Amino acid sequence: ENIFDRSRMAPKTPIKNEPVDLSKQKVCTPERNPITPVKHVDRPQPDPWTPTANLKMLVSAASPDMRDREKKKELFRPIENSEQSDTPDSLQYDMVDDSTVDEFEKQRPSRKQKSLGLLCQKFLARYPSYPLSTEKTTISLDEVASILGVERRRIYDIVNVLESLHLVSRVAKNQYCWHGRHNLSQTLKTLQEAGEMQYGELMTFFQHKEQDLEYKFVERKKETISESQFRPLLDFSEPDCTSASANSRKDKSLRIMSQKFVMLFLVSKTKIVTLDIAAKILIEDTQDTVDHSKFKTKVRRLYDIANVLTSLGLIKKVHVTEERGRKPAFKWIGPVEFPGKTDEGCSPTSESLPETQRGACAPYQICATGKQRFTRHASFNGAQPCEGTRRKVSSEPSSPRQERQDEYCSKIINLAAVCRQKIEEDTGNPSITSPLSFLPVPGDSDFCINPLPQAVFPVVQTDVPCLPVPNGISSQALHPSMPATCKTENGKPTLLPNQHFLCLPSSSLFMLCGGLQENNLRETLPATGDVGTRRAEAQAAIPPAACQKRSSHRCTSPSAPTDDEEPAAKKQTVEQSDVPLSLVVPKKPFECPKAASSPGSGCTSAEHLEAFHLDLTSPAVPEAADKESTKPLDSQEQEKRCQNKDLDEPSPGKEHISKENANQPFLPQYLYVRPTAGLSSFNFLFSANQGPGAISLAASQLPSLSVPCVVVPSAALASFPLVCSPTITSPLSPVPNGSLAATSVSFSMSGLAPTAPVFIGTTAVATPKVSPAPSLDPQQPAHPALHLSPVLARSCGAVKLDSPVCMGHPVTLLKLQQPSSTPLTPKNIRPARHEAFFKTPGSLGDRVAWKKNEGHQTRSASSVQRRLEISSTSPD
DNA sequence: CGATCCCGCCACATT
DNA sequence: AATGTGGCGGGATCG
Repeated sequence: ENIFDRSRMAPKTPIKNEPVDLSKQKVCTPERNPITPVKHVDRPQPDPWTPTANLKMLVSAASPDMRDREKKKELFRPIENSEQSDTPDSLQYDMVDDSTVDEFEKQRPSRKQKSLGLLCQKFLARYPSYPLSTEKTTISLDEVASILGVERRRIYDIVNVLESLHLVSRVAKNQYCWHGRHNLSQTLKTLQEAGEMQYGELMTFFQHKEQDLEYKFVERKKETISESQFRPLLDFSEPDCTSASANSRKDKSLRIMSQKFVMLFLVSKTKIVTLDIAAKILIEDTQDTVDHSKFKTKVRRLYDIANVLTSLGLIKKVHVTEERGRKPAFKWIGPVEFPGKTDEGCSPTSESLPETQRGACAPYQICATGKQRFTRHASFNGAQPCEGTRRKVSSEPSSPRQERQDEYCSKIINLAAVCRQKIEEDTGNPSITSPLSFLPVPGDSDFCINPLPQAVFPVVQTDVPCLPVPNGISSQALHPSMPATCKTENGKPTLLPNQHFLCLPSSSLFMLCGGLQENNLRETLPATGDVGTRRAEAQAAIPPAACQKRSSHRCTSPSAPTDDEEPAAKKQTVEQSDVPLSLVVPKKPFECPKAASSPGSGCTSAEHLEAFHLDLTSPAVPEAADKESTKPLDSQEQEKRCQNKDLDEPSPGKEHISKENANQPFLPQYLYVRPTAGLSSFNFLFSANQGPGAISLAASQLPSLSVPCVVVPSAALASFPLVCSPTITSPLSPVPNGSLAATSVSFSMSGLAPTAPVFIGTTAVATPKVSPAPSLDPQQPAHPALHLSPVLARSCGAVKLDSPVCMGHPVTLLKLQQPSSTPLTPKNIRPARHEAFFKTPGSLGDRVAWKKNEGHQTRSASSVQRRLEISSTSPD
């Protein structure tokens, strides 16, 4: 229809035959616009019509089959093909005339002829892959649509994908600027980096083991989700400063999806990504059930994207045979290694872009129109200096970021769902599936998400330097000085109440912070109880109250708003809420690390924890939830948990785990300093949040722990994952072994046993089986998974891959042999802002148990929380 | 019959 | 209100 229209529009050549085929279309197109050299003029068309083009045309005309073949071929040789399509010149006329003859084409342009991939080729053919800097090419959607004989809608599909790779940028309404591939490598690099952070582990796992996919998937998904949140930031920001401008509305899923999809490839070792996996990873559905339709839709979109990417010569279709059968997949055939340019960020890009673009279209430059965007970018990005906003374009798209946030939330939820599904599917075990459980909530517990410590996730290895830390990190943390400050303050002051953690882009420093959020607290509530429980568990139960009190006293400072005293109650509540421990506590093993660990003070450990909590906790702690109010809840929860624990204890399996995860309020914060320059040989881990006092305490109790800063030889680290928790906690339930001793031991272990992963846990460090079995390789397929104790697990979560060091809070590591355990990977780096989002209680909790037990409540709460806070401001 | 994915409705965003 | 964008999924076509 379009074609006809066009012909009408540009009746130069009465096309008797409709331009049915692509080839024809091409031909026709030229005809119409033949005279209009506008495009040509503007666009430098690098490739002149190829001599073979005519031939091809003829061939195609000859038979549909041939055409198809040609088309297919074209896909692989986009450039050449494109040229054909592009060339609208007189030659084509001739061709057309000739071709006109082909009626068959008209008769029915096969579907293939209309395929997006082909269309994309045509589109690409119109523009030079590497336009001269001097020339700027502006793309008019309407024009292109008419030329190509398609609806504008289709052009959007193409342009959106191209935009995600920065091959084009939107300049104004209906206007895009063609950049070509000059920046492609940078973009890819950026995506790769972002992808590693987000999906690194997942992909790694996948590749390592296909067998375990299920679990892996789950984990990955989780991670993905968590990171997905970030992504947008990354993505948009990354691309260019401007990119931000683009998103609005629903975040433009196609663009984001495209980037994510590409990331998967870049992160994948095999460079092959199956559609279903990609879809699952990319789906962000809240509902588990929904999946089917959603999945279907996602796949459709992926096909759209894949078609464009195929036309770009970045991927090609392949099939992978798995146990389940043959699955469609795509293999990355684009560049794998990227030059270092990327670092530059916007500026480089702009540079790379020829002046031409700058003037008019450089996407990068554009960023500015919306302040919001700009801000956001900055904040999100971590500061990339965009040059700027050189110019606004009239219709430059602006978009509210909020949406994104929502999106993130939804994404998270979706991921959870996905994970759930996946798990269910794979495992067949529904229990685990609870969406919440999977959710990696950014907020509180999220990263730790231990969601399924029990079951599901295998160890996650993260390349990402940043571990997901529980909240609490403040932007300040960024600076090296931070640690000191934190310590000094010991309290919350430094930490932002809301912020969970902050991730710094800087290559050299990474801060991991865990903060408690007020919201979570509630969910976590049980924490108080838990805490108490723990202790109790540890030995007899100590009245929680007592413990709390103590903690409160000591920690008083932490609770900013409250006085030390007054708050006793509040504090407690807060603490409770904050303390993730509570959750953890449930488990017996858990028990009191302190007692064990710190002989002197049973409470000490507790104190430490509290301190953290306090620190983390923001003043904001819900007063409403006084002990009383809270307690009831807590008590209930506690009870549940206790029960669960009890129940669970016996069976380390998934079940027990679920609960614990939920929240961990207190999270130790760490500062990781990469061994960049002079420090190449060492890795430093600093606990940022601990207050001096805390530290001192720790020290007194545990020498090893006391050390605020850990220096690990990078080489050593490389071999094992290192997990450190600031506070020392009791050993996890799972590993009853010398908990206290274990911690210290484990620490030392690192040095001693090269192979064994070392964990230092704030809470008790359990080196469950693991320590004993050094052989594990975290990364290996075998997955020496680290399991976090359910309790701790949530709190910590770090696992690492690339980065030599992983920070974990109170994590217990278990080796996994069982798929059940879930690795927590806190890699995400999220902007402080997001905190609110993350605070989903649901996330905290147990994924597994969740559904069954409290799912409803929790969920509702979580949802609420999610929306609670979205801070508009950017930290930066 | 599953894999692909075209097509275009329609909601939301921007003018 | 008009127009630009683009999510989305029905259902056709391919293999």
